Amino acid sequence: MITQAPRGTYDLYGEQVRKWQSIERTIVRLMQDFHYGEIRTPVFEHTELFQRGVGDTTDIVQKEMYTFLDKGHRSITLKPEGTAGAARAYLEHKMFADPQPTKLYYMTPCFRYEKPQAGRDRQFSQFGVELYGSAEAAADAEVISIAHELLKRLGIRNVTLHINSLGCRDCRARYNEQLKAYFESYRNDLCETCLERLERNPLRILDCKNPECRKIVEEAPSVLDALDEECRSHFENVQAYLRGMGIPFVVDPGIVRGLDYYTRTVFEFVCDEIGAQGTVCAGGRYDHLIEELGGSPTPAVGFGAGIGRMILAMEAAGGETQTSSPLDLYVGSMGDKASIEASSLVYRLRAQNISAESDLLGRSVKAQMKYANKQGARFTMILGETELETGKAALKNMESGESRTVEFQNIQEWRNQLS
RNA sequence: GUGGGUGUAGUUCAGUUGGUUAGAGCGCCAGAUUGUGGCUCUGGAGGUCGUGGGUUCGAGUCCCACUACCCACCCCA
Repeated sequence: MITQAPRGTYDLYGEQVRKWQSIERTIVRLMQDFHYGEIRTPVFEHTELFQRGVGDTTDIVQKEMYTFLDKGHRSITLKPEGTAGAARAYLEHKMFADPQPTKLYYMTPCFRYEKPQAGRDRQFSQFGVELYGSAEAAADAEVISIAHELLKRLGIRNVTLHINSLGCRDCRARYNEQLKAYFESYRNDLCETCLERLERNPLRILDCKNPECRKIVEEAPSVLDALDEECRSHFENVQAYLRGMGIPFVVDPGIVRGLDYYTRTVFEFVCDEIGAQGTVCAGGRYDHLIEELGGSPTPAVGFGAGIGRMILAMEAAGGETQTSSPLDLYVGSMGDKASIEASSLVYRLRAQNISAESDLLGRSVKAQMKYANKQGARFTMILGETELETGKAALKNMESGESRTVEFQNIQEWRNQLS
């Protein structure tokens, strides 16, 4: 098969692409309201950026990246997520010297070599937000409120916000030890994958779906008990801000993010109607990422949202979708002279931001009318010999079926009737 | 990487115990007395039956392999 998009990728066109455009417009507007600036970083980066930023031990880095050597023998990787590139750019352009905080957003394709399933593709689009320079709970809450507001504007109501705190580096290390010790004593009862997780990342056991493991997890020590005083009050503050904004949430100690860079606040917006990959949006605080990449200590919060998954959630929520793009006027014609006249007229209309089409197939008037109807034209006009002679043509309202005669050359005279 | 399901026109699907030129709805194109859409009617185009092997006198129908898609595990947005 020569005509087949690569596995895990797809083409967007027709009605589907209109949904995407509508989400993209919503996002641009949303970010104006929150006053975040867009950043566009390359689609590929040095492999090392992701190894350091995302974390060497993560599955993403270990087995899911599209990595290759370019002709200069540099190891290059297609971005598997959006945060690392933005953080790199923040440092490279010394944005820390700008008035703080730095508030950025991006929409970008991301790539992961995974086995495709519902809500999971090899190329997917991520909308993300990065807020650098504030360690305050207010910043965590603002970032969460962005996601909340976006989902609200998109009509995605079938979603729940889960929040948790992993604590700072010290808390996290301490808790890891506790967990290890605890699960070690249940070695024989854990599922196979959890035994692996026990070695690599014990936190992951907390969200295992195996019923046997779940029982053990229920009795496991909670992160929240392992938090030190500062982390605890930070987390409580975040909740206070959220309550202040009227954003509903559930505290869920089972929320664990897979990327190494997270500290303190982590959160997920989960939809249970779109299959197993129900996380529509997820993020948290990553206070050590900038340091990890060689900058001076800089607190940061952010999230990533899968645009494809948001569309799935919108569809599951039964949100109304725009099915057609508007066509103001169709100008039909019969004969060569009229066809030239129609093209000329349509061209002038388009220059005035009126969407218009004319016949490009030399079809019969009847066929042209059928076409105009299928395209959802709001008005039609047919040019023939009579019209060319008199300079007058019938402007037909397709919904009502009524026509009125206009001097078709004199656009200004009748253009307001189109609206 | 592991497991389950599926693969027939653009699309949604039929295709009897393997048996001649593989069908339907929708969509597309063209007509239904002179230059006007939606409803109706008529006609037409369009398929290497996912690919490659095998069994058989004969395979869309049976067997094997591969591939793609869907779903789940894993992982994550």
